[in-house]
Amino acid sequence: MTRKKVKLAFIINDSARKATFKKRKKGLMKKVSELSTLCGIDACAIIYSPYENQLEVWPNTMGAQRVLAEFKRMPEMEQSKKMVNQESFIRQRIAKASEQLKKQSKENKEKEMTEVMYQCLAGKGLQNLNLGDLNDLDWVVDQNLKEINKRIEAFKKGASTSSSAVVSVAAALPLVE
Amino acid sequence: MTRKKVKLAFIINDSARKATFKKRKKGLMKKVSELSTLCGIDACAIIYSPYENQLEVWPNTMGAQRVLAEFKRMPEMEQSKKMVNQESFIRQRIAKASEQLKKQSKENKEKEMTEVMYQCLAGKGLQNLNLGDLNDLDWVVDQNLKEINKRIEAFKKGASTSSSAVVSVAAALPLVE
DNA sequence: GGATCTATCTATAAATC
DNA sequence: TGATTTATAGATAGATC
Repeated sequence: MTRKKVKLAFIINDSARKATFKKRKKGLMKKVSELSTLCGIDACAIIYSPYENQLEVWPNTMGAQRVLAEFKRMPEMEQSKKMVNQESFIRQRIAKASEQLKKQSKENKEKEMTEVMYQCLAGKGLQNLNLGDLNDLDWVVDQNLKEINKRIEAFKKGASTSSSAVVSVAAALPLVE
Repeated sequence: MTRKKVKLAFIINDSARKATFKKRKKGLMKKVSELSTLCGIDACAIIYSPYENQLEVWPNTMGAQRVLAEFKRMPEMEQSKKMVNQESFIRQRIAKASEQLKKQSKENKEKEMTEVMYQCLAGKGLQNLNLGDLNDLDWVVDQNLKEINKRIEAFKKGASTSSSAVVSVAAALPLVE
């Protein structure tokens, strides 16, 4: 995760995989240790370590077994309920990522349209825009005009709070389509 | 671990502890997930979660039990051997930290002495130094002189590789003590 | 193969909503 | 309380020895 964003997939190269394993195992054990200390909880981590032909256990056998005993005491049904299994874990992350993508796309689109508006103000015209862009711009201009009208109405009633900057930019825009 | 370096101790404040727990549990599960994917290994994490009145398990019950079965199959002696238990884990970290401190102190001392040397060259004198500083400076100057003499000898034999910069700085230093 | 370095990515404490 | 944001601490990929 540094020098390059790592692809979350099996590392083909043997030595690279082993190196990553050792580094991350250490990091993971540290995290478990910290969580346990900071929050005063019982936790254990067990990693089957092919490179060391040995299981790695934190904090120690006794501690792990204490936690495991708790685990086994739960009925099967309880274990499954609300459990963070691999699939739901991944689903959660995909959902989150999708949401962020959507949000970012919206932001990007707005910035693009703002840029286009400023280009218009600078007299660049719209010849370089394709149909899709023009439609998007249309939508933005439309939204702005609606907003302006709303504010004008509000202003007529003596309650205007509109920003003059917003109005001047939007009003200078030629209508598209 | 941000906005402030966190003290590795039990978090007294209840809500802060709970917030930290939730964040770090999530981060930990992600790490386990990544390690498992990147290195193609079996791993499980079990956290006794007082706030959720429920054990958190990754990747799922089946996966955890497979790893646990492996764990229980090992003879006690094997489990203990080479095991990273809490105490040895902490010892390792203390040892590492001590080593770094030592290294850093040495570096700092050298930089300090270099600074003092340059101050001398600028005619600042040594009046502001205490006895300890003077002794340290003495040591550094002594080392430099020994090095210079060695290089002079080597030079006499026609094999000098000495840097003129080093010599000029060191030679300008007044002797202390 | 392991230890170390360092540029960069990720996790997260605290603030804010 | 929980979600989001932001600034900073921590983890680590790739390089180097």
